Amino acid sequence: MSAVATTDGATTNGATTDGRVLKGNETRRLVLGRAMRIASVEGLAALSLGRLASELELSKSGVFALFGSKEELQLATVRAASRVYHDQVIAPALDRPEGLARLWALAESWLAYSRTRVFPGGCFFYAVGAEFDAQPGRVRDALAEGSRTWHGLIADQLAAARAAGELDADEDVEQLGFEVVAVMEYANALSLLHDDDAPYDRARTALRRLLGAAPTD
Amino acid sequence: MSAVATTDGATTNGATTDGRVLKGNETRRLVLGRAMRIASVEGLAALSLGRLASELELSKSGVFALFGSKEELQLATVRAASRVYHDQVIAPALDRPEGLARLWALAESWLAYSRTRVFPGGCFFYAVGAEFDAQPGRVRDALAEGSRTWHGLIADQLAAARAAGELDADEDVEQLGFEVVAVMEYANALSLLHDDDAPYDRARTALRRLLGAAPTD
DNA sequence: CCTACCGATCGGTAGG
DNA sequence: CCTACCGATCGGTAGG
Repeated sequence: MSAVATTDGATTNGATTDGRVLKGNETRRLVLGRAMRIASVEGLAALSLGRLASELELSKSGVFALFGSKEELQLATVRAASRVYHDQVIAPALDRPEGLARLWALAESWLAYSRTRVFPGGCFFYAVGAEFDAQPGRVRDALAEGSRTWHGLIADQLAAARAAGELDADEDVEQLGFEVVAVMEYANALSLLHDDDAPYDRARTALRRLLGAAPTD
Repeated sequence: MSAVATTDGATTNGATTDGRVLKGNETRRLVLGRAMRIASVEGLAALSLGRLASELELSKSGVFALFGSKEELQLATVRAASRVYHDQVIAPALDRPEGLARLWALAESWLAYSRTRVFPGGCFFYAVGAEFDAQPGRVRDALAEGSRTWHGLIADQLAAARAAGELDADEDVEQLGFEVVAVMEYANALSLLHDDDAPYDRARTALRRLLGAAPTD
């Protein structure tokens, strides 16, 4: 049975392989979902193969086989969180026109992503960025790249807004982008530390000062 | 001999005790110094009795005896960092008059404290706050209290500035304090993640926009 | 994915 | 009866 040749061995192998790959992909998603939530609260260092295995009723060696090393598990967790971030924060804003409209949409979806605790520890990248910002390596490199991408997206909207006359012509969009992200990140931090939603209103007030009033529609 | 009574048994006991207590206090300071540096880079969870002991060439049980438990070691590390923060950031500003002068002094000493890496992982409270903000317990409680104290100090200076006419009478000092701290914290974060001092200039530029130009003296 | 292990290290405690 | 340790070891868990 195991050695039967068919005209579409690829399909047979594919079926077997597919079954395993699908199972593996499901398990992988299961593990990464738990890993993202743990890391947002306790940090990527708190991920351990044994803990994930026992919490998900898998074998430790099975979890290990999916990722190959602890660092690969951490990197896969960062990539999985990047996908969540894209889906929750970035994608919903992309149907708004470039400029202040899209920037406000990004800000509101970011604040909702933090406030509604898409991750139980708040923004995944705030938590994990603070953990790894002084620890050189592939995890920090991945986080730094994500930071550049996010800043670039913000600055692009500010540049489009300036080109459209929504901001003063002499506005420094990099400086403005720094301040925009700073108040959002700090709202996340204070909200978590003091278990309080008020900082999100502080962030919104600061954004209005920086950008002008939010679009009414 | 062992039961000889003296007229100053207290002094004899005191001398012995003093010698041991001084030794213990020195060891304690040594351990806490290393613990603060480790925690600023890797987090309080990375502190272990065995690691501190081996790095400092002490016995693990000796380190344990100084603190009694890992949580007490973490709390003692937070208190030690609070003293460093007070000495490095707060105390140097207290000889300036209340209001914008003292606020600018606090901001400049804070930026220097972060930029010069008084702790190798940048601001201790940024790193450890992000680690524990979603982990209820005594460590988070201590960090939340420190956050309230720091915000209160900032808001007091802004209120004094407003009372002295240095700020508009209708300025919301809590809101302004939120924005002041946000840009400083984010400068720390970006500087560490991208190994770059430019974010400190971004923070200073933002502070000038929030507060007006820095005093020239 | 499994059981069965390894070298090491974890927080914490024993008697001296 | 105290402190500040020591060498050794407790029950468990880490990554692999």
